[in-house]
Amino acid sequence: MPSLFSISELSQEYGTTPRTLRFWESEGLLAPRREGQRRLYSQRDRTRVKLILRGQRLGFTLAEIAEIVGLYDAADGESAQLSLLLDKIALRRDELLAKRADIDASLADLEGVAESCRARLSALEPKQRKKRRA
Amino acid sequence: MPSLFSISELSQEYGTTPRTLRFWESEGLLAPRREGQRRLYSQRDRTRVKLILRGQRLGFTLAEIAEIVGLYDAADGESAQLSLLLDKIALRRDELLAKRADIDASLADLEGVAESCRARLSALEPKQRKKRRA
DNA sequence: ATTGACGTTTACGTTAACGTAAACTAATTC
DNA sequence: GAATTAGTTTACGTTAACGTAAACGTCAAT
Repeated sequence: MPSLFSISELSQEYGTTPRTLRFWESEGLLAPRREGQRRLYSQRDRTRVKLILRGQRLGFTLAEIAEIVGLYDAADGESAQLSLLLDKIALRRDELLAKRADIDASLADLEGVAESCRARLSALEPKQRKKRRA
Repeated sequence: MPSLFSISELSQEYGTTPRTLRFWESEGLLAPRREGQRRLYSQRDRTRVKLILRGQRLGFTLAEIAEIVGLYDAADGESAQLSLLLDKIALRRDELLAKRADIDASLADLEGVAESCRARLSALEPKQRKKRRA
């Protein structure tokens, strides 16, 4: 693992495109080194890409993700800064917990539908012992 | 609770706008009754609105949400339809589980940052016993 | 009868997050 | 040295999910 990556390497590795990585950079989410014109992405850039993708999967906007990944860098300030950081982290944590509650509610709903679905199925074909899921 | 609602009542109740409800209807997510021109929303429409909002909070697109809320209505088909429905439900369930795993990973990351943050804080002010969070 | 309050349709505007294309550079490779 | 390959900037296009505005209907109250 060479610890430095071109834009096409990094984009392919995570299933994005060079355009996307440049856009994220223009939005302040990445800041790769330069060798002349070319961008050189480090391991640190890679983990940020992972964080960004995870944030997107969770439905956060790029602006929110910028704030969140910013939290990781701000862990070296003065006392007041650190307290503010802890507050922001607490807010994000509450957001995530709320989102997880939504997920659990959705899972329960879907399980309810699945249950009544299985009930109807076994009512429809009480004799036929076909392929059935667990 | 009158069991029938105007568009402004319903939109205010859930913090959206009439425009949004009409748009969702045009996208096939809602189908309220009509009294002449006016839309009349039922309890069933209300629960769908709740489902839609929850789907949005989880980062699903309207098209995906349309598919998901469609699952709730399709629970009355033939055997083959029901099996397909169960498959779709399983897919959505896996999606939600993956999303919850992302959330848990994010929570763990944030907790790590918070921890090192608290460590720095107590290192910075070892004497001062100020206000501190749990 | 007109003024609101509430509703309607139709249509164009807006923002986020890129896609796509053009025109250029810089380093191999044939 | 011409072509290929990978990268660059700049700029315009696109899609989703509405916002906003225009022009209109309807019904109760002034």
